[in-house]
Amino acid sequence: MVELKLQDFDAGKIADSGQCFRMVKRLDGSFFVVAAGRCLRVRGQGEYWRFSCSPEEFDGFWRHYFDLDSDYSQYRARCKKTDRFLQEAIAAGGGIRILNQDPWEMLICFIISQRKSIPAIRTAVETLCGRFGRPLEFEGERYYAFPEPLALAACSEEDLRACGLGYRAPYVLDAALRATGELSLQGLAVLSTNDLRQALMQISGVGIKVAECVALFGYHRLEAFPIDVWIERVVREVYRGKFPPSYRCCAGVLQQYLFCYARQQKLR
DNA sequence: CTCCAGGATAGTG
DNA sequence: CACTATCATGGA
Repeated sequence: MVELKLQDFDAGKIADSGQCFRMVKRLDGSFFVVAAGRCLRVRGQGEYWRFSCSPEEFDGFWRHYFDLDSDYSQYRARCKKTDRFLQEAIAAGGGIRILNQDPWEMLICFIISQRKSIPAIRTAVETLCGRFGRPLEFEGERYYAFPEPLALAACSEEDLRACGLGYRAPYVLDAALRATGELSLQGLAVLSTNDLRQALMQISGVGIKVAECVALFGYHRLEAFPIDVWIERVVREVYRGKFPPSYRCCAGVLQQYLFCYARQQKLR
């Protein structure tokens, strides 16, 4: 067990932020997450949080996963004082962090994400994990890791369709075959963000938006700025069609604030 | 029942 | 270039 006083950390907002699909709120108010073959329970309120792992595991993995060594007040300071909507979004979204997630998991999750609602993405991902992921045990219960590239590469297109992937099944299969072949997703980490975008977009089913999400959530490229239907609505309805001001090297952080606030406001 | 979802793609003008 | 029809399926 690890107990900490944290600023700019809110598990509930992170779980609902659309950047991770395997962090869920339990009936008892705690949050449960599976990442990199590990399970964790998080509980807390305000600035006080408890993590159900050893101090060694916390410092060795979860601290970085939750990006706890970054100072989010510095990111917020990049917001222009005149940008009233973004200031409201920041006020509403305080506690959101850009998680350091696995590039492979992000690639598959965001290929699946196209034309799916966030609840539907969660369902498809959990089905995929339950069928092809390594079983894990935590607090006496069985869970499943995200499937390894080899496990999905061994699937047929029909196996994947049966997980609710629909027309995205061949995309996921192509990504798995590449990741088990010439393409090293870990190796892409040395590329510039522009080269990373281009490399990701070589994979079928990966366009500019999915590439931006993978760059932001899988490679922690904070300059990435995914433009989805919600950001398009913000640009159209709030910024009158003109793109919001450049946010300098932490655009992705502010994008998350805008995304979550637009959804919360049910902007149309 | 209908409508839409953290889009990408191949095709057309 | 820009624009568009189409893709499969679950959730609201």
